[in-house]
Amino acid sequence: MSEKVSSRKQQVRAEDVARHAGVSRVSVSRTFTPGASVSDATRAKVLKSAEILGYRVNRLASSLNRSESGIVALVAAEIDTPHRSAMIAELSDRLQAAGKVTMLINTSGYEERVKDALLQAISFRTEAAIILSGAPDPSLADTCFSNGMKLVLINREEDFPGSLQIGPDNRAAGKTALKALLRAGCKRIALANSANATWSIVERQKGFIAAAEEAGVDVLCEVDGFTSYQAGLELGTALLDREDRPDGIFCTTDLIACGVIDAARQRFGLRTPDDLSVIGFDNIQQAEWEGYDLTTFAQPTDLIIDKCLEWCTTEQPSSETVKLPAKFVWRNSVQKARVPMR
Amino acid sequence: MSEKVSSRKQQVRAEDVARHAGVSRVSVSRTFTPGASVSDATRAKVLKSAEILGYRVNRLASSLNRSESGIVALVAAEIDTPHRSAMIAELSDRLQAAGKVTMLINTSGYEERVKDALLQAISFRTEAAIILSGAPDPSLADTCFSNGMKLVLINREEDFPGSLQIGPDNRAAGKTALKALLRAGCKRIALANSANATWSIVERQKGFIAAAEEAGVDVLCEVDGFTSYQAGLELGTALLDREDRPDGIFCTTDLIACGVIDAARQRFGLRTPDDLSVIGFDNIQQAEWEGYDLTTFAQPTDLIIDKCLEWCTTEQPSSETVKLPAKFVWRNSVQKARVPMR
DNA sequence: CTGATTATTGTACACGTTTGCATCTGCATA
DNA sequence: TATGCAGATGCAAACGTGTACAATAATCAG
Repeated sequence: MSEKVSSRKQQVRAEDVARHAGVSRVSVSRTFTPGASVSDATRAKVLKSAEILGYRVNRLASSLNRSESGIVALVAAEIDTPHRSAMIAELSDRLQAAGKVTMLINTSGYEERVKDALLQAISFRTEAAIILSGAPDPSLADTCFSNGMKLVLINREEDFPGSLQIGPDNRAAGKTALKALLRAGCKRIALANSANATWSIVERQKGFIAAAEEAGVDVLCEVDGFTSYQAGLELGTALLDREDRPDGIFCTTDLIACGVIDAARQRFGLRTPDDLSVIGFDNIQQAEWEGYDLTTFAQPTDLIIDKCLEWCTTEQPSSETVKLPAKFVWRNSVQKARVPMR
Repeated sequence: MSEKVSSRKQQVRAEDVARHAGVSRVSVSRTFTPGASVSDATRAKVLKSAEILGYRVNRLASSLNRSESGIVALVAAEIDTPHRSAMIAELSDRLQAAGKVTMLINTSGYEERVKDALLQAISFRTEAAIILSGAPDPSLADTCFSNGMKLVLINREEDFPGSLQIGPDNRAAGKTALKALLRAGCKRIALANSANATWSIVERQKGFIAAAEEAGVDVLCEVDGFTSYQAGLELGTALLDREDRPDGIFCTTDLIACGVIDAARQRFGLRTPDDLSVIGFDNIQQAEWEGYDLTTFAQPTDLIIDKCLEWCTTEQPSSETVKLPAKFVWRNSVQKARVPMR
């Protein structure tokens, strides 16, 4: 018998429900369209039949003629990094709460991938693309715009008209870090940073150094490796191995800070904050762990996301650059103030 | 003048490209359809015009009549957890490499959310849903199937015909853990587990206990809190505070293990592996950190994903349950063997 | 009971693609 | 030259929705 089963007839369509409920197809559509006019009787019939048949509105088709896909692209590399994963968790949660659907695009690996990511986003008529790492080619950004897509760059500052650029005030945080170390009475101050740092991270370093120059203190800069725990281990080892061993280190990232603290403890037998003061950035989960108890800066994640969502849901948003203050989180990796304030 | 700007005319359509290139609309479609018949001349014209106009095939529309969306849903809670985020990173990467697009659905929070997640996945005619946490209502699973969707449950064992259930062999790992502690010469063996553990985690505990009974040794079970670092801290504190302080602890999760190790070090001045042997599970990044150097089990992530992708891309896959061996990763949180093997 | 008003339903088209079929062109073969 | 054939192109019909507009049924004031 039916030897040629059409492989298409898989899905449950509105028409199937209509037939089953004995109503018109549009009544089905109206039942699932908020604010449409259907009598309670037919709505009830439709809902019942839909339940039985397992019908769900096909949002691909629906998006097609309403030209609103409801999809937002999240473009990120190194998703398994503590700070990044926390950001993605928050973002996806909030997007969902706002009725949006998140499409995750992993751009780890070759750099070309952020381009492919955006092309993919365009193909799916994503309403917006939130870029957590890497920056797109300007011409590609134009293609995004010409397809009615919004662009958000987090922690990245390029000259992108038409996009929202948002992130913490890294420079200010760098300054605060220096002041905190001075106030803790540190005499030999150092900075540990990755040699492959992003723009955002370099800003922290610049803020720190600028504040040091302003205060007239020398700062020892150790810059090497990637932005990782392992790099922190190496950076810490290099710093602590010196003749003039530093007693206060600002690490541009919590991961680096954890590495530095472990280097101090495991390789030199030094403890924070007694022998060494350490400050990080990001406030990752591990910063709270009892083995680190790291004084650090919390990214203003909530505020960033608030702004992000608000911007994405306005009709014709204008280009904007927003810097939000990072919150200084006092824990116990910095010596208690030995120098009075002011 | 044009006071009623149609807010729809945003996108660049195939027709625009066709007009610009002076060819038929279908030629545009064929240019972007692999294996379609177009002359090199027209293809070139089309590609050029598409480039200029910034045209990208609308995959929503394309999915509509090919009934292949290319989208795969990733359903997960607690995305910012080390193991989970690593899994998501790998999965999204591999899916992308396989030409699929990943839709991330965060189900943290109320339990009802996994239901909503699947409904959303159905709405977008997702080709498959990979569920990393929580299990769907069986009737809902049927709705998935009736819409031609595939279901994969990772680390979850329910009776779900029509789905792929895959994960590590947790029981076997539990047994291995016990043997390792015995071989290390531990005399008072304990187990630390969350009170809100998932099925998969409970299996590890069962395997451990079963092996202990078989070997005729007592094991002290401390079960409390959530599956987190903080719980580990509490569990470790409770265990090490006892009169008969254990000298070997199997933690059902690396996060718990890190908490236990920190409790030992920070609160009791005990060190691994000298004073205490600890084994974890998951092989998260922090397990490798020098402050923990944790002996643990690596989830067979690659194999799981291999199987996952293979299963999802076969035409009519049959229900299947797959257990893959977890790899024992020797580091330095367990005393070197004092008892000869065998 | 009639006419006006409103609530509901049906018709037809649009959204942007892909694809089966038919047409057309050019070219080699008989 | 007529025939066959392969490749390129156009036409039209789908895919599953939402919605403007017309048509119908129900309600209500007089």
